[in-house]
Amino acid sequence: MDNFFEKAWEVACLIPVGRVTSYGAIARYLGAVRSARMVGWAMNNCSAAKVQVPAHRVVNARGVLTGKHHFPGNYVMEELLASEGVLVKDNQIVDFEKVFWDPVEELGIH
DNA sequence: CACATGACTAAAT
DNA sequence: CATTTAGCCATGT
Repeated sequence: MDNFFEKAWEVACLIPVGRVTSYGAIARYLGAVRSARMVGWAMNNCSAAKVQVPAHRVVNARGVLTGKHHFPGNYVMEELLASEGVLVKDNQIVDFEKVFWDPVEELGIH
């Protein structure tokens, strides 16, 4: 249970401020190309993470904030992202391609 | 092993 | 744009 989730959280924590990535990208980096759903699930359990996980920087393949409603509350993804320099419009990240951060590219391919 | 879950993804309707 | 179908996969029962 911890292994996959921890890795997902780990990658999420590596996302630079002002950048975002997708569930699929993280899954791909972890070697589980088709496990985007697990990544999303890991984000769901990010409450169980030992450290804070910037799940708001993780969106779906199109840059859409699919999981915004699953956040603890208080501030929503859009505001968190906006405070980091990532603009969001209608659940859609603006200039997604420009702020997209691919762990495989940035951290290197295993 | 079978079955249910889920913050995914892609394609089709 | 909303909904459906279907593939995919780790985890828990």
